[in-house]
Amino acid sequence: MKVSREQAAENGERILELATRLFRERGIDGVSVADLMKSAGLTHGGFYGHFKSKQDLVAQACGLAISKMRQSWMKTIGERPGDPIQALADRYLTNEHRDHSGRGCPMAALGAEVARQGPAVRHAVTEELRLFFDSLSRVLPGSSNSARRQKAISTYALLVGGLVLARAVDDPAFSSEILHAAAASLHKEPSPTPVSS
Amino acid sequence: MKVSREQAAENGERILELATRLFRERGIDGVSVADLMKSAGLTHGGFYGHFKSKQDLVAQACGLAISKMRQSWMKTIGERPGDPIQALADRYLTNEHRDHSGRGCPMAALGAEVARQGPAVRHAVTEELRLFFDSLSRVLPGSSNSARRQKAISTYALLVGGLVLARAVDDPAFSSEILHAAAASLHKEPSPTPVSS
DNA sequence: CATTCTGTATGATAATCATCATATAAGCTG
DNA sequence: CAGCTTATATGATGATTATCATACAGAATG
Repeated sequence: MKVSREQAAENGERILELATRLFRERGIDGVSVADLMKSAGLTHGGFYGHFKSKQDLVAQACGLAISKMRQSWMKTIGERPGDPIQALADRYLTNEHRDHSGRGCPMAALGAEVARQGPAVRHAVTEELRLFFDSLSRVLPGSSNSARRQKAISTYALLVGGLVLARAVDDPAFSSEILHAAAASLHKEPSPTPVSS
Repeated sequence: MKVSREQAAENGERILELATRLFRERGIDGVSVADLMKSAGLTHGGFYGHFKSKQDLVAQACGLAISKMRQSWMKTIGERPGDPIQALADRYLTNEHRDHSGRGCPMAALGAEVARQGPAVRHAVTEELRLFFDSLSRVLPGSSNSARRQKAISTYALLVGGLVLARAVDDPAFSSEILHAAAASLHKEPSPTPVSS
């Protein structure tokens, strides 16, 4: 069966978006091409009409996921401009986010696995992360450009690490404690101490 | 060929220690039983004389890796008791650590993958992480028990997240920037602001 | 030295994987 | 409506996987 040109393009997008979810849920190695295509309601052979290889899909999926995260973070900050870091932490360090990796932060779900992927994937992730930190630095408070950028990176690192640890642990109380400890460490500095750079 | 009882026990330990390294380097899914046994100088069939299943090995390997990390951290702190957090960050957030995951932090290398493993693995990781945070809280400075514990968890989260991000990125300059940004965020608080809990 | 025990090797199992060649059906173009 | 184009389906490829049954060599034990 063939489908309309329009339908085909939509199928490609559906496969890609489905991949961003399944990869985050099961890991990159945990999703086979056949699995993915079946979930999209298609058969496995058609995959290679849409993507050059699985690596190609992984690169696109990782890039897309980070790009969407950037847009979502900007939206979150726009809704509470007074305390952006608090707004982000409140959304990020939750049991909800911990328990639904499929729609959550791609770096927390796939960061370590990305480090072992091929050049195309690494490059896509690198460039999207650059954009992400650029955007985030621009909207964080801080006395200098470099201080804002440092804050953007270290805040994100704390969130990612906190979520990774909270997910690894199987005791819900312990897991919540980790999330709260990470959140608490962001409270401490209501106004950033002036930096002598 | 059979080996002495002593030799056999040593073989088992060698397989286990080799696994802690290979898993961190290539991921859990990235190491097959045959690969592992070949690296240990044995053939694949003998594996099941030492371990009940691959999951069994993974659980033991993860537990052992975290336990060894705890001991190594305590040693690091013992060598510079005045500024433990600085001592840890100096050792952790380095290009050296980033580039040699095999001997590095197990949670940074395997955290996300652990979250998708079976109950035995999750449980082993949870209990070893508990011991880890218990030990770490005990040697960090802080006004109260809970403040020290919160500091232990959030500091570790920051380190793990920073390393994961630094490893995901393929540009060395960008990667170093991430490591330095994470380190800088630990400098800022020479004496922790009193907490009103 | 004889017997038992067991760690390892060999080889087979069935399942799963990414990838591709081919066929076909149907949209698109003229 | 005729012919070209192409997205998808079917099925096969060879490689890789975890696991297990069996055999045996040689250590452990008396």
